[in-house]
Amino acid sequence: MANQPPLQFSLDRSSPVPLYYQLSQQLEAAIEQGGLAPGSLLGNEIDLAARLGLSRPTVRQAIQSLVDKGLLVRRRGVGTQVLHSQVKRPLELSSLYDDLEAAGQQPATRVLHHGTEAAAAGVAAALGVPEGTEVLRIERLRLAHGEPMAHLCNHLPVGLLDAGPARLEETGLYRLIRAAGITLHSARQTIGARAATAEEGERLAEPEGAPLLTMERTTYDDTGRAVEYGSHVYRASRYSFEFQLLVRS
Amino acid sequence: MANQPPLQFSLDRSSPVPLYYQLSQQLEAAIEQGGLAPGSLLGNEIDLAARLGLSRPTVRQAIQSLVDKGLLVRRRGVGTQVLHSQVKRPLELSSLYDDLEAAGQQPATRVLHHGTEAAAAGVAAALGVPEGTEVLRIERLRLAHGEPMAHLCNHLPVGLLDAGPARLEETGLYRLIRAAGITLHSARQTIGARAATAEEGERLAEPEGAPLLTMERTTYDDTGRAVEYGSHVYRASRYSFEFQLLVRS
DNA sequence: CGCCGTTATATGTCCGGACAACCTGACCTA
DNA sequence: TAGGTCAGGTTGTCCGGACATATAACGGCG
Repeated sequence: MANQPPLQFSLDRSSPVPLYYQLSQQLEAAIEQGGLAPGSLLGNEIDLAARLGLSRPTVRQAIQSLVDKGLLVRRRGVGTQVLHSQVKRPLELSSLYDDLEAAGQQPATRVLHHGTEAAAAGVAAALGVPEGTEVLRIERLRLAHGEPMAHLCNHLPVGLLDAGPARLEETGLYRLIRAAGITLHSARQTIGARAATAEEGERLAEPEGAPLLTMERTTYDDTGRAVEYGSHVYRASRYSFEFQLLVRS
Repeated sequence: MANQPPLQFSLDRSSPVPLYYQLSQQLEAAIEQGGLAPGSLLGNEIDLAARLGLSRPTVRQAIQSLVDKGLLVRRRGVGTQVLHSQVKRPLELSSLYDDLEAAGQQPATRVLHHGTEAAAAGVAAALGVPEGTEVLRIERLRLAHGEPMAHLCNHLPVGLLDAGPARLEETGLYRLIRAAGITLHSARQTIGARAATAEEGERLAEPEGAPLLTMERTTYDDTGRAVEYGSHVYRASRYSFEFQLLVRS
């Protein structure tokens, strides 16, 4: 009940943007801005298609993309419902830099090391290259509001990135990788914790033995090639991982 | 080049299982078992559809589901490629019990507390109920090979689960929730670390001040209702979170 | 020999229709 | 009243086709 007013959608058939995408974006905006109340039905697909002058498959494709995002739920024989949201980010391949920036934390980077070296066994295995292959090692200290937040050590195949330390101090590593024309596809992560060594404590302004969050991550591009292996250490007192995840049904 | 032998697929039109699903499952099996080599092309959709006696949309739907799983990559004008895999679990709503069981760790549970109480502010907010509402609090110690692994504290709305402590010692909480007819949909998690208090250390057989991994999680069902709020503490020396994630393009 | 346009090929998008499976609520019956 | 039955409505699945667009390979031109 309580059918919303029909809601206006503007579709531009001359645009190169696919119609289903135009529709899904406008639907998403309507949901986020409350134009579509949580729990309310979306109205059946046939009518919606007719009203918009689209075919049902197109409308379905738009709806399906929002279902995949976790914003809508389909119930056979009932209808499509707007979920009482809470879902925001179904977990993206996030960059610490972007996270901090989005939180208004004024991120900064200090490059501690930047050079090539022969890959040790662990790094070689993670990157899928023979042991001893030349790889680029980058070590950075990430700051927020001038305070150290994390120590980041990354290994990349040589030649993948041509950005020098200067570029690395301006932005995040992922942004540079993407800017190099690489499309990130997936990553394998391990999150753990351990006590800080004396050296780590000094670097991060924590006492020796303080709890630290650790993350190891290998990132792959869309050909399945490993493009980056990172070993990061965060101050547990200042940082935690927060994310949302959907059940794959 | 190096086109695979046509590969056999058996489709049963009389089965209640959708055709696209039958196909996607057989494709996935072929990929996992090496019948389809990584990096090889899948052959164009039109021919594949004709060979199988299916329509292109049906074949596309099967392929698309594997693309969403991260097993295949589509390239316009080129073809569909099998990804050099590495992707296994795009991160599911995992249960510690299931994880341990899958790893052959002989999980066991000791129920420390099981009863209802008035919800404190934090719990009420997480579950989306008024402060002071009666909720069920469960505290458990999770063991592997007889050694403590984690301390689990969960809060649930009353009446959602009718399982007593006995059932809880036999299996995981998620399995019981699902068995109660609830379809889990999404969860919001925060993973952090901190030093063990004296009491925590005693419970988990760790010295005071030892690093502990913490996870807080609120789980929602497919109506958007919060069904569980958990506050877990893991021994960092014995456990870490490992998962894979895909980039949503 | 190298550059550039053409062409073949593959996926991306969109249409219109058909039937099946499922849920809900109203109606009828015991 | 309580129960089952039936009809309507909605999504799920599947079909066949059409055109657009991106990519790569081929071939011709300078």
